[in-house]
Amino acid sequence: MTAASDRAADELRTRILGGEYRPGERLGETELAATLGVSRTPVREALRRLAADGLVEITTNKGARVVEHPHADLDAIFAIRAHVEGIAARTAAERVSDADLDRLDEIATELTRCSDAGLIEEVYRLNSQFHGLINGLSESTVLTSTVNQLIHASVLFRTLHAFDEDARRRSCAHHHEIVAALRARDGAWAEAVMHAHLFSARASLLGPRPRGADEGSR
Amino acid sequence: MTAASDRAADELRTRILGGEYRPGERLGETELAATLGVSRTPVREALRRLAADGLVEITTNKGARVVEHPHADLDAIFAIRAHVEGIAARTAAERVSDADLDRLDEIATELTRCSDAGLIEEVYRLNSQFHGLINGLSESTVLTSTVNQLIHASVLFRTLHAFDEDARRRSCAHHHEIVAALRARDGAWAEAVMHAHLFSARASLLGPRPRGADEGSR
DNA sequence: TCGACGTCGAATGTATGCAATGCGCGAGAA
DNA sequence: TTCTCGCGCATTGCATACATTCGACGTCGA
Repeated sequence: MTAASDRAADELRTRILGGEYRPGERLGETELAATLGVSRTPVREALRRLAADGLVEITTNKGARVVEHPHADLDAIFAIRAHVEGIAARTAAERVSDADLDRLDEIATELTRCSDAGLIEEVYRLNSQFHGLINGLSESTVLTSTVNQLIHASVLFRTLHAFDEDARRRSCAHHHEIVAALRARDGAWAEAVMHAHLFSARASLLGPRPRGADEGSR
Repeated sequence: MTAASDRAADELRTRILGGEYRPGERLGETELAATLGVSRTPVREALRRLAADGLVEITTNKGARVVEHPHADLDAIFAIRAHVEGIAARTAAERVSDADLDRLDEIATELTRCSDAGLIEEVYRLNSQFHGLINGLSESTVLTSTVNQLIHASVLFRTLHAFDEDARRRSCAHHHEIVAALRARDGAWAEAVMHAHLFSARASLLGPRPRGADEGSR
């Protein structure tokens, strides 16, 4: 939002996703304010925003804690992400501008480079940008915030670290292919690749699918 | 969140949904604070929350405005809801207890009664309970919170008011059929009805689908 | 010794004061 | 007359002070 509030939110997000604050850990407003060098007000705003993104849980008069996912199933998260981001990709194909395409191309290329170099943090950042850009094209506040929530939830499990070499290369290839599909203004293609992209990621993280796990869901 | 903040958020939500504040209208913090009888702080929090729900748009140093074209979202929202709640219904079929079933039956019956009597507010409440109960059975925090957000977002545009007589009856019938499917422990059936339930609602609200609108999404 | 109640402390929620940014209006020049 | 520059006002963002609530510790009683 504003300088202080934004910085606080970004900083906290980074720390939570980076594992600096562990799931279930208490986040005191006063303490955070001191740490971040701002007053409690922007800290509060930042915490509310992170709560909206599903990163922390706020209980009245009890404060904020890093969200715990005791029975969060990555399985469902990726199924939903595939569906939602697939829709986003499809609609994006109709609205994407040439400038957007060039930007996406840049990101995909840079992403491949960083991925090859093993720069995990950079990969995470660029990956967020890539998906965020596409999701943003849908121009739907609800949709983008939904996806953000899901993405954060999955990132909390440090998904990217678990990728093996094949999956890593596939992921990079998918990004480029998505750009190609968008450049061709081919919504169905873009959606299909996005599905593959996320199902591939899920498979890498969770191993083989149990029989009939997705039965009836597509 | 807290008393004042909650009251402010609820009040603003009601007013926006009720059309008291028109799309694009500016919402000044000071003015709202005076109107609601609280200070600016809880008003600010309420506005941020509504922004997270997609009801208002906040621009830094420029304030909050009621969102302009919410209906653009409804299409995507219902598509996602159908998918996610379909999954929830399917998994619920495996886990639902007899007590849950009886409770769902009660709600569905009461829902039909209130719907026939035209008690819109009650219908809202019971409908939320019904879907919430089913979604809760999935025991996935991420899933339920995602859906809650979407439900929230779709409720807001006074969706139910727009239902015609046929659609209203179909909706009631769907609820009962979902209970029947769950009682039969038939996940595929439950999922299918839930899809129909939400697609029917969407159709009632948005009219005929444009050609190929859902192409490739199932 | 165990349990319950009361008080104290810390942290959140709310209100208000101060600073900074954006916007509109008006005056002056071309 | 119109465009531009600049100043003043209003509103938002941040900081701080006050109120309220929750939890913990200690004491008293059974």
